Amino acid sequence: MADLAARRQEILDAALALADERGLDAVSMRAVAQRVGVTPMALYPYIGNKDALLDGLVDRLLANLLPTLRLDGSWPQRMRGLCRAARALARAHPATFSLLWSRPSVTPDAVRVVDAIYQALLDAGVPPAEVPRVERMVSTFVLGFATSEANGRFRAGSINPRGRRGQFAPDEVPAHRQLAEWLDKDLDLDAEFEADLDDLERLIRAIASANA
Amino acid sequence: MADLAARRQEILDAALALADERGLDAVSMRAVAQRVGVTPMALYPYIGNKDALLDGLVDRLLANLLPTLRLDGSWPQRMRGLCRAARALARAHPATFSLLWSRPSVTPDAVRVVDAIYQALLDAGVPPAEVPRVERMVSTFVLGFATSEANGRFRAGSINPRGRRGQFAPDEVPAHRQLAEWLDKDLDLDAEFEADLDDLERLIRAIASANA
DNA sequence: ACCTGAACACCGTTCAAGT
DNA sequence: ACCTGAACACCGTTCAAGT
Repeated sequence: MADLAARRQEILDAALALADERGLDAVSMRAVAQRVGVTPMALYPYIGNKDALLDGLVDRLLANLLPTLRLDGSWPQRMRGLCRAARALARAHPATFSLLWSRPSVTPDAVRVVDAIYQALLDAGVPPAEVPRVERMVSTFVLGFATSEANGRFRAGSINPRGRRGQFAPDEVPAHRQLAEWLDKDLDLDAEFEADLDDLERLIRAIASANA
Repeated sequence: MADLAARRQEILDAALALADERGLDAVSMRAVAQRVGVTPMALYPYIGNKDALLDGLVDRLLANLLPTLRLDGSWPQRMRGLCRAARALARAHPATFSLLWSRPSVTPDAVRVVDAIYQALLDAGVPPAEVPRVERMVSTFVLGFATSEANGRFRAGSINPRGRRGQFAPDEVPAHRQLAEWLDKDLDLDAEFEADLDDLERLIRAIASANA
């Protein structure tokens, strides 16, 4: 039984490494099996099928988040630490991270992470009735930022901002024109993430004091 | 040349319908070709390859957003209208919508949508230097909410909230315990989305007045 | 100009068999 | 108990050929 769990971990580790190195499309039963040094069919007793393997990959990912949880410190420190850890996870495993949207994890580890956010929001003074909604708002945004960064969404069309505007007639995209000066600057996503966290914190304080 | 574009549209329409009906995995070159009534290889001159077909699908989706853009009304009306349209799009085409994370669109239509958000933020009084960041924040959140709802992420583990807490020792997830009363209520995602939009609007006003 | 058909190198998975 | 190997019904894509 311990061997079964160990073999399962070995398989998931191989799959995660494969996803990191060659993308999600390269994670085939055949390729994972070869990496483990076994025939494709030998994986099935341990992981069920391809679908369950991807679920397992998501759980493996979230397990990495748990050790970063801190119980000491102020609520903004704890919340920001968790948000930064999520972003770091997306950078470390960009291909696998996207699976979090389609394969939500309900493992004990995932619940513990959510609990940490709940606790931070309660400590911030958010009314209990609002906490679940605000948790979903915060985690949705952080997941979105991390996914966008990992997938290059934030750089869409900003590689050549002049080209982006160039294809339009004058005043067809007036706001782009008005913002030309700032759109030409290149992105500092570290700074942007911190600024976003500042805004989230500000919003949480506003929600807390509006209902105080 | 007009025929070529028309045939391309026909192919993308078939692919979108297939994704709606049977999911993204069912969108194979062979299945799309069969729906169009042609051999798989006949698609290639019009769409390039499978990868380009998925890019085309994203563009087809965003084209649906453009007609909903309104130039009249206050900035919150315009912004909320666009956010609600994005959410409606995700509900109409859940499988395809997820592609927006991995295949950012840079078509003229996409730029026009971003321009509408820029304009709303400028009208709100957000300092120009902050507008691009705040646009990314808003669109990341809305994209995230819509994707989460479409993929069932918000209902993860909330199907049976008692079971979710039941597997933990007392005080292992203290915040869940403290929030038990509110976690047992079922979700009203229409109301939640509107509450989130209220918060976004509040945040935008705060950013505007902080730099006024 | 537009489409077809055979072929190639891949998939996930079933089933019967080996040790 | 654990793994293999052949087989089946799928993929995307190349290439040569048809009309």
